[in-house]
Amino acid sequence: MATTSTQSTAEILREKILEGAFPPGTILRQDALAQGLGVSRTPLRTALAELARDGLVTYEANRGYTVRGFNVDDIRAAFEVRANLEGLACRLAAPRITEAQLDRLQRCVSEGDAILSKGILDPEDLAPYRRLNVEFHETIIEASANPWISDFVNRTHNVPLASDRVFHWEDHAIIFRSHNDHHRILRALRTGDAMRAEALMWEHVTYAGDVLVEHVAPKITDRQAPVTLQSMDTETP
Amino acid sequence: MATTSTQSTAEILREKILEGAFPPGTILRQDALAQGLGVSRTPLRTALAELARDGLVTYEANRGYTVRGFNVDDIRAAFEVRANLEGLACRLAAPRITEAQLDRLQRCVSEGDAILSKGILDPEDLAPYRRLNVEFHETIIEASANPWISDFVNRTHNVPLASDRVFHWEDHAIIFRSHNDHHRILRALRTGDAMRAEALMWEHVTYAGDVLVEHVAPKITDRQAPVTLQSMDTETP
DNA sequence: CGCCTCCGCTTTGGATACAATCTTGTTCTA
DNA sequence: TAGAACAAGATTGTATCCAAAGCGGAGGCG
Repeated sequence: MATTSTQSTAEILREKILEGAFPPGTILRQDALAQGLGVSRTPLRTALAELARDGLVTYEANRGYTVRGFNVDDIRAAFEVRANLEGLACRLAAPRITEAQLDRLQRCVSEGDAILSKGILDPEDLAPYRRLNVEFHETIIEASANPWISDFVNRTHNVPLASDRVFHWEDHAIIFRSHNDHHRILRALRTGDAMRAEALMWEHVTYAGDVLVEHVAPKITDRQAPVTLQSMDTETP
Repeated sequence: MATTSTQSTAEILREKILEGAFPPGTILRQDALAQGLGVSRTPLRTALAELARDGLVTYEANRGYTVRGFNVDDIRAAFEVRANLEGLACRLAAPRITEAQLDRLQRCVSEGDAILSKGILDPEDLAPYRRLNVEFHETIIEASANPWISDFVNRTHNVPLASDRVFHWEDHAIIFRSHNDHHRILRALRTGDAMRAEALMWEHVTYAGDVLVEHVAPKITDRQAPVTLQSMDTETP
């Protein structure tokens, strides 16, 4: 593999933090962490600097890195921005989207239809549907031909519990409605109706944020107390 | 000072790249660079990792960091996003902006009036006016109470020749019109007219992007050829 | 009794040394 | 002569070592 030790530790740490393995406020002891990850402190430190730039950890000179805590308002704010950015992506994409990209969107929508047609949402169908969902959104952003949108929306996923990694929609009705949004967005893009595509996408993302905040709120409020911990359950493979 | 060597080299490098000291495509030889900056390779490397995360340099494993080139489309795209984000900031700020923040905006506008009332733009007034301009925009973003907007707009400044550091408006008419936008935006915010504030800000930023692209376009097109260079004119203070 | 200082320990930051990878120029072969 | 293989040098990536800055507790002083 052409990947360096720094990159892999950054990725592992990012995953761990995003899935909530470290309580917010945890101060990351470099020696222990490095040992746990099986690397030296040097690559760990540059990885941490990167995560700090992404806002996942905070840094204080000579005092190290601590896991950042997010509250509900941060998540709400993230979706506020995301709704606007993805709406903008739709507006920009509408006049310039290619046939190939439309085909890809169509495929996402059709395969989603197939999954949802069962009437219930099989737990094992969740991962595939999630993938389709991600591809749908990413394709539109790609079609907008604005690399900044892509970058910023991705950063917006750098929030524990709020990324696409976790899917909080057990409710079939909600997911069905959301999928229906995709149908309409695709049609608007196909007909070049930029404004309609933007409005649909804005509501689509805004509502997803509402649902997520509702689901996630009770889990967060009590995790704000700063905790000091440096242990890790690393199963080195 | 409580700043570490890594932070200062990151800042210095960021400045140098933003002001165009390194032609795009320049391969940043770590040993030479570190020596030029008077630090070892360790802090330099973490600084570079940070800049890579900001998109100022690109990284390839085992092949080092190279200065990224931006073309006119990248700049245009940045302003597209910025116009929307700052517009959003206005929309969010309108209903919740505080009296203190309105006062700050008023002060920016009034002091700007004083500077521009001369009828011509003194070169030595340019820096102060630039500062007022930055404060005006930052205050509104702060008033939006959405930290993501602040972060993303700042990232949007990470483009050589396109940040607020350089002011390309020699034209008094343009700067005067832009300042007049500030007047109107402030009034809209004061009266809680979110939509109007958003529309004004959108046009304000979009036009600034147009002007900048026009000024900067000829300087960029010919700098795209990848150059290999590692020398630095460092005057260590 | 409370606060302040000092000293040792812990932890982080930076420099150097070493390993791994890439680059380049040369030589050998088809 | 073109191209591939190889080897030496250069360059990056990682580990280790040392310095400097925080932290905490013991002891002294008001």
